[in-house]
Amino acid sequence: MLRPPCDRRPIAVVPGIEAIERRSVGRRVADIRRLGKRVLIVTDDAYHLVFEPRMTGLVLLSDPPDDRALRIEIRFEPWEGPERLWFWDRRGLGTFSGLETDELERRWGGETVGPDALSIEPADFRGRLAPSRRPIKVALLDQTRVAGIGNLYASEMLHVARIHPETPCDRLTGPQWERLFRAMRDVLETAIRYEGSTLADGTYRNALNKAGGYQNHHRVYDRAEERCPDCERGIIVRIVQAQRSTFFCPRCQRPARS
DNA sequence: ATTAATGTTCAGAA
DNA sequence: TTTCTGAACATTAA
Repeated sequence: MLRPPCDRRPIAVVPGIEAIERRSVGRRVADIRRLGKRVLIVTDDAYHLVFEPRMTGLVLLSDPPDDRALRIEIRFEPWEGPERLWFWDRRGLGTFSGLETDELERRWGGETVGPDALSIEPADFRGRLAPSRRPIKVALLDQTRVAGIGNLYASEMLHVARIHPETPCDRLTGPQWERLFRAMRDVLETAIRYEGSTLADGTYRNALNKAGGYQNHHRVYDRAEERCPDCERGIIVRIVQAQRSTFFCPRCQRPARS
């Protein structure tokens, strides 16, 4: 059972709530998967319910923060687990889709969602990013190249790897690619272990409506003017790349020499 | 009143 | 062809 109970302007639902209902009600959940930043529920007959949270969306198995931004509700027949799932989204930039396998492939196949950051091999990682002349920070956010890296984690991993965010991809050295690959895995795995970052506005929660803890381990993100935790001498700065904030330590993360 | 916010996607221009 | 900018989507809080 699905319904959008909130009175706000509705989020994008493809192909439409009734059609998704007709296609999925009564089916059994066979699998739950992640595709880059999207969460998928797969039914026993291979229908895909796709949640795309974007900036403020949450997929919840326990009570939502409030009722005002509830977008989708899915009720399960009684079983030993939770009785409902909600999609809650304050800003409403998120989307909800119901797609057959071939539609999923067409919509979010290899053209739009590259290999996942947590499963890609080092050589492939480098091979998919290195030819570009774009700044490495911007390229890391390109989901068609490598999927799953978000804005705050891009800044964090570049700081761990000691690479200047404006370095063109094609200027990175072999050792820098190795450091970046390791930093990517490390930052992402640690962030997952701490259940994500709940920033000052408190929006992000895990599926059980619990705040994450990785914000307490941010090295540079949202720490402009503060002292670098590594060198303890550089002052963290904020710049804007592709209309998104980037934070880095100009002392640890030197620009490429020409 | 203005600005910025863990994101995606498109149009149009360099 | 590649890369850039700006805008749009909608809401809230500093």
